[in-house]
Amino acid sequence: MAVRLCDVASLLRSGSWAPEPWTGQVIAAMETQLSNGPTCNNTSNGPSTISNNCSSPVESGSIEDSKTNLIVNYLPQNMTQEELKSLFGSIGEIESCKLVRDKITGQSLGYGFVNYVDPKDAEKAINTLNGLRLQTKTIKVSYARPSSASIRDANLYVSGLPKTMTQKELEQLFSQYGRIITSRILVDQVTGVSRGVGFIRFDRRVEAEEAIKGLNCQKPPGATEPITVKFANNPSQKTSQALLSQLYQSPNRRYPGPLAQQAQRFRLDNLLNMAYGVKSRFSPMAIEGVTSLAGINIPGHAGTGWCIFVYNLAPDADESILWQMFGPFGAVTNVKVIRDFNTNKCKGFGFVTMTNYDEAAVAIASLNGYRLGDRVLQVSFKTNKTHKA
DNA sequence: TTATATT
Repeated sequence: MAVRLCDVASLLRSGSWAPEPWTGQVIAAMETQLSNGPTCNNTSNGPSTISNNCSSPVESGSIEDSKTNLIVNYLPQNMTQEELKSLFGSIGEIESCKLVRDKITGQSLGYGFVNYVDPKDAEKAINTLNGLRLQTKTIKVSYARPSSASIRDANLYVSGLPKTMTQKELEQLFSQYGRIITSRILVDQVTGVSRGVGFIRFDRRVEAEEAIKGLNCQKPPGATEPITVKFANNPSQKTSQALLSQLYQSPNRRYPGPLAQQAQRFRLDNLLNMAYGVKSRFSPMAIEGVTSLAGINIPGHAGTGWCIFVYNLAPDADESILWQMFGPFGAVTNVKVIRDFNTNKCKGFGFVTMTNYDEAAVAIASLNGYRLGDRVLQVSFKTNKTHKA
């Protein structure tokens, strides 16, 4: 499995945090087809590091530079540890895998760790999966730094920034105090204009402390007003109120999306209703409707999710291509490329399992007939055609 | 003062 990914690894290789151009192509195509598809337009998922991608070992003082242990950031909220394992397991053998969750609520904190057996697979995972789009997120895959108290609580909140200041300029301002792990400038969701607020995460807390000393209440070069620099609120230190409201949030309420997207779902609802007599989970009937399907023979429904049949894949197709294509549409629990036992080449088809019916339906509607390379894919719910009576 | 960067 490790070897098979090599070809695509080079295809998808990005080396940096930015999504690779190839992915962009697929996404662009899907957005065109969908008009306002599940690939949400929100730009809140763009924290990045300009100066480095933190994939190189820490220069000094680092004892155990693990070349097998990865940290995965910006995971979709609803992604489970099993899905994480499934995704990264498609690269190579995993020694351990952990999705970090809130101790009290059990909710995903949006990041996790994947430790491979083979360092080569870890490197391959960075090259192939960093920048992968999953639902509204663009995941980041990088080497985990050795765990240490010194790297915790190193995130700074910066306000009062000149509206014209770019992320690069922000990093330039702060980089004199240490190694920046990630940075972000918040922008108005509508206009895209800077809100004058940003975040800087340093490698170590001491660096963050020095930056506060040096930059808080100081005017950046050319600025007319001083900026405020302080430690960012730690998400793990929530008020009991916030925790409560989090607990009472419906688990079905994920990514409500823009109006256009809801309109799309509404139309889809009607289609589904006509075809199967089902309502999606976005309608009041959601839970009841889906539950009532248990035991009824609906195409592709396997109890653990909705199995999708993907036909006309190229011989060198691999799992990563299926993640790439289906991941943006919603929760994908599993992907599988069917290969010839002897040649190890794809036999032209594969399967994808998605948790939610409507997301699977949108994926099918969008990807059926999709041109991948010189092939036109056929995508549908899996049927039991081959079943012998 | 963001969805969530150290198990």
